[in-house]
Amino acid sequence: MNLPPLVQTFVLHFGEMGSRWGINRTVGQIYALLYVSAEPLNAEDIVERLGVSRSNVSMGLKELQAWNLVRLQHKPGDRRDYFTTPDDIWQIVRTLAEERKKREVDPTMTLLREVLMQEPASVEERHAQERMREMHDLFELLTAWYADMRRLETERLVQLLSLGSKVQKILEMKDRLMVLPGGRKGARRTPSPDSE
Amino acid sequence: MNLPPLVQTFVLHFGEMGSRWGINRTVGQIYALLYVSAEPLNAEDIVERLGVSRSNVSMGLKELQAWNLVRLQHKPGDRRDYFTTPDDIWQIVRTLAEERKKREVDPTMTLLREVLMQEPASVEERHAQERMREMHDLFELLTAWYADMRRLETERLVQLLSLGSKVQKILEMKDRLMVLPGGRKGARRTPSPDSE
DNA sequence: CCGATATTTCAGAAAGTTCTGAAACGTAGG
DNA sequence: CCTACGTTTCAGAACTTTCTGAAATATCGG
Repeated sequence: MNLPPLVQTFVLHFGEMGSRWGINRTVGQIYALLYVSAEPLNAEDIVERLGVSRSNVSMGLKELQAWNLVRLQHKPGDRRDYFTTPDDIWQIVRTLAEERKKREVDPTMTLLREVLMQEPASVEERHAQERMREMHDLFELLTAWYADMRRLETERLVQLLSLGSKVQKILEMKDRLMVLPGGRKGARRTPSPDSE
Repeated sequence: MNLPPLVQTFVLHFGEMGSRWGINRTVGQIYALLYVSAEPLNAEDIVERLGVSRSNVSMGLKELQAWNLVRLQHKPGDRRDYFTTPDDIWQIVRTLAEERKKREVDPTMTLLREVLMQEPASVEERHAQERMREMHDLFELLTAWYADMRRLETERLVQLLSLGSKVQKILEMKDRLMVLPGGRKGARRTPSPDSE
């Protein structure tokens, strides 16, 4: 491996993290390397820097393309493929979220819906379905929230995340400020401010 | 495998999903089975239902315990260990988030902090550090948000997630409703709801 | 302390994945 | 339509993970 020490540390760490996760080590390393590189790299550059085989790099890049995580570029007068990650790290986060949803959440939701359609044939199955329904509803809530967040511009999203649970306070304030006909609006959903 | 069809579908699916993820197939299956079971199960029950070896179940249960994902129970006059998942699915989500943070996010943050302390020895390293700083700041924002969410009671959390980006609208409304001395408060960034 | 029952550990077998070098393939420019 | 250069594919080697049966360990009631 032929990298500045600081970069090497980073690359090795993401190789390990990749394994812990569904991604293989080389793929993690390639991505980490592209992420910190100032310039687009071609396959041969990656081979030299990581010290893995050409074919391994080829497969890794293919996988990263399948995940939409790298951009392919060309330089004038050079027909090699050059790769980069998006400049905007939020774009990377968005892509990751989107792809994971597609691969993990969506199929699970499909399965849950199918199974919930069926008639339980026993008291056991009845209980199992009940539990699956809870899971289904949870996933539905989370995906709806995600769909909502995804639409926001990054600046807004950051703003909202920074607020965190302070939003609660604002909701309470809103309820207090809004004097509504019949009064006591929001008594159910936004109960009185309590301790913290 | 000796399960009602509906349960079997579910268990097999989570076995697969587990593999896609860092968790091995058997562990995923055990958890899915415990999740949908009305009664606590002991190791032998699991062996019968999943058709895997006793030792495999033992290891799987150990791993689930290390993740804090199962509760151990005893029945009077029976010294076998019985296992369940929490009744409240949100508790499961919380545990998962907590453990993944501990195993994946925290070590990454530690590494990033260390690497960012070092003096860049070249222009390459300087750029790499810049990128790592972006990643560090992103993780910091997300973990702060998570720390905030974690403190909320489930009811509140659900409420907040259900609102989604509608919160934005409420923030705007708040800004409009609050006529403050000196006016134009909140024009820049939607400041925190101070004063209580 | 013993026997019965339950759980854990562990070495090796089985299964799965990652990685490589070699060969096949694709294409731009002459 | 050839050559040079670059990319992809693929069969098997290397490595890693998962799983099993057998043995070791733990614990309860008598």
